[in-house]
Amino acid sequence: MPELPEVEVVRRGIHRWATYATIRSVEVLDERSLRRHKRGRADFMGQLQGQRLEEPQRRGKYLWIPYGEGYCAIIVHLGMSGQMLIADPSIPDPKHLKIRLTITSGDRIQELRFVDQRIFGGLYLDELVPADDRPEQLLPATVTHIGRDPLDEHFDTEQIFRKLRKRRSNIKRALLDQSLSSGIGNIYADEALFRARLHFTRPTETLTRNEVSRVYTAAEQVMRLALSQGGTSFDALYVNVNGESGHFDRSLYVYGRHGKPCYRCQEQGRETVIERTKFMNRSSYFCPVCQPVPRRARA
DNA sequence: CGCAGGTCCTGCACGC
DNA sequence: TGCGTGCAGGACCTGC
Repeated sequence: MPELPEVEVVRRGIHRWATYATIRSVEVLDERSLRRHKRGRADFMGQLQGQRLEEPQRRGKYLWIPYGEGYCAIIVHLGMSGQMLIADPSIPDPKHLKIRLTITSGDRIQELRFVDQRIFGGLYLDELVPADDRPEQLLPATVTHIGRDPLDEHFDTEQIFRKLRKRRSNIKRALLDQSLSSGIGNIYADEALFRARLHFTRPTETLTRNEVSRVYTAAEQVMRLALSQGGTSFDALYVNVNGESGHFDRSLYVYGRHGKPCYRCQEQGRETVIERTKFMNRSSYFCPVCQPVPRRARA
């Protein structure tokens, strides 16, 4: 599932292979991938024709490619199953190809392909506006409500701590709330909680400054580690990379490991098994010893 | 048939 | 009353 590290790998690939390229043609094979482009298919195609792409940017799981003197951008959201591929036109269309941008750089012709099996993702066009907190930074208007991510140099843990004290929710819901902090999905939320030794039902207002710092630092570290392991596998013809193409799954401590031993307990000679619980309509993985259920848990 | 889950939308409760 | 806000849960999708 694409969370922040996977999206960043894609951003780097696009940066390397498509920056300053010009869009020669646009083909929309499935209009459902333009659901978030309110002005429709014809507008999408017309706006992009002939545009020169600039350096791709990212916040959390949102990726965008500015064009048009930097006032507009193509917004890419991968959703659950989206991929952005750079491909030579001679490579056959993959299954679930939704949108094709044919681009040129000098005399080289390539395709930027948006592929998405489940259509939770999509492309759309948006204008760039100044960020509320730092006006010199431009963001798509539809991304201004997304919080800074833990890899952002201006990520502010103290501000998050203050907001958490006012919330009446639990820590996992907060980690997944993209308006508070972005980029963290179900996998990295569970990994961060395990590393910080916090249970997902912990009420947000009871978290100490130290615990908040621990869990967001853990999120940053686990995502940097994932990035370092997933960012090694692309070349000119196959830039992609959704989570599966990296090798990060070998480094997950809890996610998907229910019924298997907890590594931390194992080191201390205890035989504890990772548990899986249904929570917020999805799975949560945790070690019952390292992450005990809080006295006043909040579902 | 259940499961995978990111984001959007709706509805509810609450406070002013 | 009405509005804004915070929170929770379902809908959207397809393939295995």
